[in-house]
Order: sequence, then structure tokens, then C-alpha cells
Amino acid sequence: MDGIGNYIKRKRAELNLTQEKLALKAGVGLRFLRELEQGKSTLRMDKVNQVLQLFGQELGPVPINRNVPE
Amino acid sequence: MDGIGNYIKRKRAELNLTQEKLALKAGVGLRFLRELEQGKSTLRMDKVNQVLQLFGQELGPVPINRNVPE
DNA sequence: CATATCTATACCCGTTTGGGTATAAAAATA
DNA sequence: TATTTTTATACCCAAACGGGTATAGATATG
Repeated sequence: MDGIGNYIKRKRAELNLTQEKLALKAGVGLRFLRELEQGKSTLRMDKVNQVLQLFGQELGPVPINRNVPE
Repeated sequence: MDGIGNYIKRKRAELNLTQEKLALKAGVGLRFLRELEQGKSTLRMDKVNQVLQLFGQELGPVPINRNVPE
């Protein structure tokens, strides 16, 4: 239920953006955004941060088994 | 003052571990751990998570300009 | 059903990571 | 100061990322 991928997915849905448009806004490739939403774990932090910044968020250490912020 | 690198550094100091020993415990290379503590932004999420797990933490979206958890 | 839109998976390939190692610098200790 | 420990920087190279693209599947809309 949690995970960064689903977080991005939810945020993107809130803004009614397609993967293509979000990738464009974030400056990442479409393929990357898809792998991100699907929970690929080996992605580069800087690229993930490019997407998170659009939502005022960034990668940081959080307790395992936390609840994802709204 | 914040940043994942400094977070790791602080946690490592709390346990009185050298970079070498922490890298070994985390199962990552020594060079990687050093780049991590020095704030390199292009590292892979899975490797960073291997280190964070030793402190019960993992990468997740957090608000920009937050305070790092103790 | 037909059409358009969005998403998922696979391929090619240049660039970069990350491990290991070696060397140097810095810090701690006697 | 001398010695040891710890940390920082540079090199080599296999492996993987990430962009682009093509294709197929899924979903929505008329």
C-alpha cells in the first residue's frame, strides 16, 4: 500500500497528469517514471528527487513501516 | 546540517563504527559508503536503503526543509 | 464496436554507477 | 614527533541505469 511508487501515482492522479506529462515536467524519461511508479528499487536518487520536488517532497530517511504522508 | 549523508554519519558515530565496518555490516562497498556520507546525489536507492536499514530507516518522501529524525 | 488515450513491456546503447584497489591526507593516540 | 587509525581521492572495469523508441495491452470515450 505504501512505497514511493504508489505515492507518486497518487500525487499524479490528484493533478490529473499522464505519466508522459509528469515525466516531461520533472525532466525525466517516460520509461524512468514508469519504473518508478512500479516500485523499481534500484533507481537513482537524484532522478527520483526530480519527481518528488514537484510535490514539495524529497527523499529522506523515514522509519520503516511508517505511514506515507498525504 | 541535514541530508542523508550527515544522517548516516551521525548514526555511525553513535555506534562507534568506522566506515569500513559499517560498509561491511550493510553489505555495500567502502567507496559507496563514503560517497553516501559525502552527499553524492546520484546513488542508487537500493544501496542507500541497505545502509538505512541498519538504523531501522528507509528512503521515503519527506517534506523539503524538514528536520531530520533523531 | 470503433477510436483514441494511457499504460506496460522489450530492445539498443551511451553513460555512470559501484566494487575493488592503491595512494595520500587527516585525525587520533602514545 | 612518531605511529596508528581513519578518512579522502583517483584509477580500472564489469554491470546496470536511463533515454529513446517500438509494440502490445489496457482503459476510456463516442
